Amino acid sequence: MQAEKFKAKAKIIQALASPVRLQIVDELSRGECCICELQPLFEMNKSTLSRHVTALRNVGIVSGRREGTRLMLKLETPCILKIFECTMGVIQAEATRHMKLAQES
Amino acid sequence: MQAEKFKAKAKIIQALASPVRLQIVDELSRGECCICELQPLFEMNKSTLSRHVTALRNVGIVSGRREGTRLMLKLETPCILKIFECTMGVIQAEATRHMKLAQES
DNA sequence: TATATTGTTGCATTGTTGTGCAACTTTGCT
DNA sequence: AGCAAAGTTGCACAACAATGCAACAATATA
Repeated sequence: MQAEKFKAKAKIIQALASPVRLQIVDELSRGECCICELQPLFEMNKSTLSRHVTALRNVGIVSGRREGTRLMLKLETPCILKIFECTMGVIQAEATRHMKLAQES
Repeated sequence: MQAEKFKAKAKIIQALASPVRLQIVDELSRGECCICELQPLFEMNKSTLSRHVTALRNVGIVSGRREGTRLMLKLETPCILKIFECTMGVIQAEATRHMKLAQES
């Protein structure tokens, strides 16, 4: 069924639909790191950050590998970095449209 | 500030994070059409569908042009179709990983 | 064994999103 | 004017997501 495909895709996109999780992905795009290294970047309880990471792991975007007490995180599907470009495209298209509107008036 | 950029991107991704809205985008990728043509594809109240369309319009992914009583919708930023490919990539990576796990055990 | 570090989980609270219903607006047609 | 078709908006409610706190589990080290 077609509907199932849209549902599966939406689930993945939903996992990325958060500024916090986008930033996590951005950090991981520069290489493996553990949650404790991410922690200082976010002003939030460690439990909350843990849950954001879990959300990314649940859909397979991020994987975790234990190293002592630390959990090393890795961006498992770097292809999703393309989504960053896509969104920038949308933002720029909007900006262009607004500029044109301003000029016309 | 970096945080604002992540917020802006998340807003756009959020607009796509729904099976219904993904299907709308998919339909519009085949060309302009009005809400009344989309209606039969979804088992939901027209007000709900209208709100989904509004969500896509609010971030500039979709534009609307009146034609009589109808509102013709157009995919304004076809670049986001790439996101479909990205998510398929993630789904396939997951599937591959699960197969490997099954073979190892 | 005791202690510290790193993450996770249960719980309660708050905020956000999706939904249908009914009432409304806008446009076209008779 | 009266009516129909296509969308939108206010309201209420249900479902879901984000958050902090406290308690926990897993690992390492003294």
